[in-house]
Amino acid sequence: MARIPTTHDPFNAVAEPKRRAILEALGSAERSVNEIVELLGWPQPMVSKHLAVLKKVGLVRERREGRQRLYRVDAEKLKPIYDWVTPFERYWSESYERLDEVLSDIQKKEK
Amino acid sequence: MARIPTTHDPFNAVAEPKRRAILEALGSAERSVNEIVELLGWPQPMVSKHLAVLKKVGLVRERREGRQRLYRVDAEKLKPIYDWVTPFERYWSESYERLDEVLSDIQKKEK
DNA sequence: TTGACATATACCCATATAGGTATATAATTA
DNA sequence: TAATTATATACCTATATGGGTATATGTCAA
Repeated sequence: MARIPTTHDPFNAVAEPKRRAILEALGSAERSVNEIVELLGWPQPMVSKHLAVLKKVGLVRERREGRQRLYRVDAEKLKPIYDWVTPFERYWSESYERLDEVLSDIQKKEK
Repeated sequence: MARIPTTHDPFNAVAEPKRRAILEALGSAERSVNEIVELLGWPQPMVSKHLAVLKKVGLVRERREGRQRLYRVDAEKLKPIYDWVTPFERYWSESYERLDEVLSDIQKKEK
């Protein structure tokens, strides 16, 4: 068996940095393929192919207007990633480190 | 060119669900390979190989004790994922939806 | 030293890439 | 209808993968 297809889920789709760059370039805006091409400076087929992957996992929505195709982010499809990674946040967060400091301070005072 | 190696960064390492399962199984604990094997019920070589990937990107740390190798999560290596995905959270969060409600309420009252 | 245990690694294979280039499709305009 | 614009797709290739199985490595115990 090979690797999980990039179109299988958001985790795999977003593992490719160029696809993350596209999502960032879109932000909350709706943009045509050419706008993205100009923003990022990549060959047009490259942009189209990455958009196709993002579309297949639902990370972007496409709307046709004349000869243009307008894309926008469907951010909610990123929620599984957010939900998975968030529980780990407590291990590196500043408040967690502060908790350690507080605890060691208490121990010192108890001595 | 092919896909980015799984050992290249946390995004790619964690795109494989089995590796996420290992990180979840570890949690904040330190466990031997066999403990993970028993927890997940996978063949031992499979666990070792996935651990090798996680180790190479720094997502787990290995400590040798006798014939055992003890692994624990280095959660901070997940921070890039957290940092990347978090800005999108505002687009699906409840508070954002509430903002929409508030705005539409205001519009109704203005009529 | 020999055997048992814990873990890693070598090997094989089918598969889906990502990039590049050329071309097809679709919609508009002249 | 023909030319132009906007975008998608077909084709090629090198590459890393994940699973399975067998085996190597390393460590302890008898």
